[in-house]
Amino acid sequence: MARAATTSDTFNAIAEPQRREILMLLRGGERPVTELARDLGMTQPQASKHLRVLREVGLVRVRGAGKQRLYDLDARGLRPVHEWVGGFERFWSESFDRLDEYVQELKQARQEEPHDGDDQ
Amino acid sequence: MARAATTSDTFNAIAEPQRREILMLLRGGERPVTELARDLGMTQPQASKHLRVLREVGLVRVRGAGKQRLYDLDARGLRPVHEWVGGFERFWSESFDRLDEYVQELKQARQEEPHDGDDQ
DNA sequence: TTGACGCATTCCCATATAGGCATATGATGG
DNA sequence: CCATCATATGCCTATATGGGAATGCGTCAA
Repeated sequence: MARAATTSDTFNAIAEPQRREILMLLRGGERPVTELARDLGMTQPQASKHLRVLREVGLVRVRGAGKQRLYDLDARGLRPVHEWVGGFERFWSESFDRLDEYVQELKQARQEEPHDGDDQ
Repeated sequence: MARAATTSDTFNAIAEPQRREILMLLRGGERPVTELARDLGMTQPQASKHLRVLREVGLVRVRGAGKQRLYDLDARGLRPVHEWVGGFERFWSESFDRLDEYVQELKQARQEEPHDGDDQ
């Protein structure tokens, strides 16, 4: 069954590098499709397609402005993602601690029994 | 070109619901494949495949323990994701504010000029 | 060495894209 | 209504992926 439809999952929506870039660009304010496409070096249809996905998961809003359609960031949908990943925060800290401890151990071992070639 | 290979992108790795579940389970400590598969209601090959992806992006480590292979969480790779998403934190706060303002405006407008059918 | 157990791999299939291109749809100005 | 600019869609292809089933492989015990 391939993967869950991107149109129904924020995690999938931001799994696409170009979509992440679009979101980052939109932090600077609302923009028309063509401008986004140009700035990100993609074709207009591509931009429209990515924007559609982002719109369907609710990460962007659209507003008609004359002939143009201005896309605006709506980052509320990113909050759950942030919280989910944040649930691992203490683990990557622990990982760093463990790494640190490991390094300390190595240092000690080296001082206690220095062998030739230990210091390259 | 479909999507970027999951094996080289953490965002893609965690875009899979089952892989997210595996990571969440591993917060409880290292576990053998079969146990993960059983707890998550998936087949052993499936678990192995997902674990492989997670291993290739560095989100889990493996350790041989007799006939078993114990998988352990290595959440360091999630830090960049957390930071990327965190870069939008002020925007979802703003969004909430805007929404709140919008609701206030609606309330005021309703009080000032109540029309028939305004309240369904 | 053989057998059993735990896990990783491989093969095949159905599906969901992303990209490129052509074209339909919408809105604006004459 | 027509021409034009700005977007959205439809169509087609190549590719990546998840699921299922069968099988290969390494480890341990007898």
